[in-house]
Amino acid sequence: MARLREFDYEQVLDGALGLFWRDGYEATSLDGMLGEVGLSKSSFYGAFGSKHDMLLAALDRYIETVLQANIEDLRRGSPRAAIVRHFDKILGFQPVSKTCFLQVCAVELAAHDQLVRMRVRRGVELLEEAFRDAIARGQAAGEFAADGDARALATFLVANGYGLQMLARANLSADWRKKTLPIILKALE
Amino acid sequence: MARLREFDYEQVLDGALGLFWRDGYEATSLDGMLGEVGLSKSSFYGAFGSKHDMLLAALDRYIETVLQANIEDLRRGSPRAAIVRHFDKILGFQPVSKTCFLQVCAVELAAHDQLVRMRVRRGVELLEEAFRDAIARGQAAGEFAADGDARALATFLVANGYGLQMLARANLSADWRKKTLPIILKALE
DNA sequence: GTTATTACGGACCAATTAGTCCATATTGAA
DNA sequence: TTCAATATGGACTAATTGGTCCGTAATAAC
Repeated sequence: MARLREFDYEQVLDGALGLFWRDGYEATSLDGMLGEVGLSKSSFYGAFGSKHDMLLAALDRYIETVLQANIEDLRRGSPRAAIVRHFDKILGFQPVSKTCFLQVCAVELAAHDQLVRMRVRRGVELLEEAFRDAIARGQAAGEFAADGDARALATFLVANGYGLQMLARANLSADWRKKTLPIILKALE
Repeated sequence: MARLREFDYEQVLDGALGLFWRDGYEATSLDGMLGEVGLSKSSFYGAFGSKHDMLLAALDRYIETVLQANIEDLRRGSPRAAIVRHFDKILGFQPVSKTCFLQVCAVELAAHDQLVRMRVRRGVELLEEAFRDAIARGQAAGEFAADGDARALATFLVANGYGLQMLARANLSADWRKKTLPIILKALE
């Protein structure tokens, strides 16, 4: 018994995610964002509550869409090939590329924002789990050494992925970044 | 033939660095910072030019003090012990710890700010160089395998350091983060 | 159709933002 | 001692910030 919402909630959320992702939380102005997605303030506050609430919603949405897609990709094909695919994606990043939103939130906000921190941690743990599964499958298939600690190796892979994304942002030579991949893979063998 | 500056330039710069480092660039307000360090606006603009100019100066100062201290520490004692010391420091980080300022700048600003990016890159390359030297020394001393590509391994170590700092911010279990160290060190053997 | 309920546009707000300006104070050199 | 040059405090500004409020429009249940 009420008026229907005229905008697409998820479309607006994706738009906001894109801006937070590209520019960071503080550098994204509400007015600018509402202008870009074409939403009035009252509609925004009615649907999302506050800028901070929307960030949390955008972070959740990132995890359940973008991150989940990455995780699912880790399940496709041979574990080793999937892991190489994952790192090839990262190694292709340029300074302006949208690197993982979890890292953006972790570095800009997690230290002082527990709600962000909890979500970032959960996202990282999901990724780590996916790596662990891939490693375990690779070990069972004889692609990787069977005596490796799959979870420790998964944490190791996650750390390397985020480290390499930081180096991409810093514009460190792509040629040299790429030379770390054999070293990383050797840890699994 | 002019009035003398009453404040300590480097002391103010260090204060600003501390705030940018802890809270990020956008979240640090000029008024707040000037209040904390006890400086008037006219003095600030006379000495530093703008908020952005001060960030660049703070970034340079970070590199020539904090980062250089880390680099010098990598030269002390046995290469292997120095590298372990470096990673032990990182593995002791909590979410609220001041992780490397280069990472803060890289993730918040480097994508859209070339002047920041150039400085971050330079800092990272200095760190990488120090790792390369340590690895080369370790190889000569028989601590590490002599056939490793010292520079690629150095990039690998830098990436792992930054990745682990991101995981510390995300509050990923310290116990599991620590289990990556043997894996990292094994790449050198 | 009436009504309760929600959505919408946009005016409005107080606070804060980075940055400017000027009158005054202090200096070293001539 | 005068003078050119720089430093200082603080008032001031225009723009922007996140957020509130209200009159009006649209809807579904009755």
